[in-house]
Amino acid sequence: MSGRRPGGPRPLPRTFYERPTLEVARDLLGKVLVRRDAEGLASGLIVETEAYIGESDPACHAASGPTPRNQPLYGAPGRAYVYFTYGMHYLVNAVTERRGFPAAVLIRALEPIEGVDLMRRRRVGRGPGGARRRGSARALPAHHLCRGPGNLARALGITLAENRADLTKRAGRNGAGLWIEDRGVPVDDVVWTPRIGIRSGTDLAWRCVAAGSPAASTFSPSSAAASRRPGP
DNA sequence: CGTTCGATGCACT
DNA sequence: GTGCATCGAACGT
Repeated sequence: MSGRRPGGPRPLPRTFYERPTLEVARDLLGKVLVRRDAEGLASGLIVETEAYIGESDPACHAASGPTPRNQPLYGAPGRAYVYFTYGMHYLVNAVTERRGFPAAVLIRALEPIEGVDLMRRRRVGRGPGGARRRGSARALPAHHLCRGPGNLARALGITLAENRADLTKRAGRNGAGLWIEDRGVPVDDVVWTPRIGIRSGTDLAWRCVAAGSPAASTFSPSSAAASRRPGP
């Protein structure tokens, strides 16, 4: 038996990310996104991802070529691309493929594992820009805490400070960090659908969901093509 | 159930 | 000035 090593599993290696983005999007399901900072440790099982691939993908942030904001997309695979949108949400991607080719996997939902109370605390109170949140004070069920890319970033305390974070390295004993581990959780059943919340590129089925996960974003498969394989 | 719409800041044209 | 890889409250059915 391969017992738990002290300190837990190793982060996924760089080579995991240096592959076609659709494969990485599929294989990230069942892996564990781990966040450590001064407030503590929080983690969750990845159950929903989306692929954004190259300048020819109209929904990719690199569709108009390199800019200061999208620079991490052109950088090293295995690093985070975090950006701010809609004036209030941070979204987390894992950069894929190879240096110079802009591609990434957006992490859209987690099933919380560790730090549920910490996530719950972060989901109430004030928004990223200090805005008052209108949500009710009732405790959210665990599977709602990291449902949606903006929500999971908030629950994990991820901001622009985590942009370009190396996902292949654990945090130091006391330091902050963001990484992805393999804890051996199998995800056998996945469904590919069109990506959510974009205006173009909706013909591509590049969203990958662990079938039946209660944490995946609400989505009606009847209104769009859902299949066992990615593609246009 | 369903759809609409405001919040809110910043990158880019 | 425009539009966003969002969220959830508010309203209609």
